[in-house]
Amino acid sequence: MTISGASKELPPAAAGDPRRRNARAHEAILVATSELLTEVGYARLTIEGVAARAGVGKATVYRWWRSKAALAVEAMSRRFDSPLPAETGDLRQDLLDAVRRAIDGLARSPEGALIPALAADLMRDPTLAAQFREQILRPRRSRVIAILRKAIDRGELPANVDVDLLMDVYVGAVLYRVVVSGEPVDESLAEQLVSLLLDGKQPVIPSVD
Amino acid sequence: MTISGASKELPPAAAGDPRRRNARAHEAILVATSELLTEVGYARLTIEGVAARAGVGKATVYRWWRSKAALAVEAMSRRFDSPLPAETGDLRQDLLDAVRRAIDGLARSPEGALIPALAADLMRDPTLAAQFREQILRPRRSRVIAILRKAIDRGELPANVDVDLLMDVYVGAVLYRVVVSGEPVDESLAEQLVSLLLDGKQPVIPSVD
DNA sequence: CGGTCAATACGATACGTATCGTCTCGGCGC
DNA sequence: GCGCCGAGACGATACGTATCGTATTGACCG
Repeated sequence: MTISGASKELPPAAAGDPRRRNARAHEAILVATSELLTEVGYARLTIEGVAARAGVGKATVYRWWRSKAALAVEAMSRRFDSPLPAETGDLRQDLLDAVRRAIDGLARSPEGALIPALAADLMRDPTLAAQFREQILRPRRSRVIAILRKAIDRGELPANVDVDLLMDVYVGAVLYRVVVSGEPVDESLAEQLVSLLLDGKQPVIPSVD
Repeated sequence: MTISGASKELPPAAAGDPRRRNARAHEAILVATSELLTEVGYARLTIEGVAARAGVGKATVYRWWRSKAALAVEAMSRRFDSPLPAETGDLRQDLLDAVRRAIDGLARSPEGALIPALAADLMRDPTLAAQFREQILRPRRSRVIAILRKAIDRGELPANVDVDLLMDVYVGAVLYRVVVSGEPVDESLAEQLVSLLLDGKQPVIPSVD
């Protein structure tokens, strides 16, 4: 195809990047996707709908994103930007805050409802799944990791705590309740989980006194 | 639920049920669904495909099942019948067994891959979601509940343990790793989770000695 | 400098396929 | 015969691809 000897080309987003030209359409597509995700959810999101809303041809969407999932991942990674955490320096308080954030993100916002459908598509596209974890999961997790590391430094947690698993436990419990068991997700859940993780106390049914 | 009115309806397959005649087609449809679920997964399962494989008209499928999700739920509820548990009477051993079963079901069998896509559909159909929990979730959970109750009777667990949450924790952690974080799900995970739940030990990275 | 031009991304839209859920058909078992 | 059956035609919708003519751009030339 490209024959001429001298051209600079593929390297991503350099000066002479093709994207310079696309900036407007590119942006409009991501905005439209983001809006439609909250309006109709992931399952009912269609490429045609995105193109129409963005005032763009379908082909333009397909030119840059392989699939609906790829589009959604990029659109979402913009929104999950940074609701900065509190970081009081008190492990219990900070962890409780992190659990509450997980609950808000998964159970209270419409984002949570997107996850199962998106996850289903991601399971078929390992590359995209990796991107999802990198761009969306990792930033959120790294904040909690920072909290836990400081607690380790203070000696409040063993040095070899498996921080990843620790997070998987509370996020998993919340996610499971939201998407599978349908049981309530509330403040007392947050407290139970923190208590389990920090004090080793088995969860008990809160008394009603 | 119980409707005092005249019509008997939802209750499954009574004597003078219209299903009498349909028995053959009915069965063929469920078998075809079950086979296709393992062959192509939930996302690529189509009603047309089911009808074709079952040697049945599409309308016959729609006559009895509102949606692909309803069909899948019923087909799955037959397979999850009963891989009877061991029940040694030793809490740690029995719980470990339960966690391993969860891992096998979610991470090792193809069933696990169905869950996100199915869950996404279930979130739009609360009635069906309830049926899913009743027919598929509850039987599996009730076995673990029995184990935990006996442990309570023996005094190995506090009387007011929140058994539901306890199960949510380990199932959630496993599910989260499988469908979201993509981290490994192995035997050491099972042990870590049991240790967290029974001993209150925070998860630590297994040393490599 | 400023004008020209090939390259190419653009919006639009037509295309063929797939699947949906509805709907009519004869046919045949009860 | 009544009514459920299998078959499949049907209008929708969305897919992903292909092809228009246009608009914008950066490189080159004058």
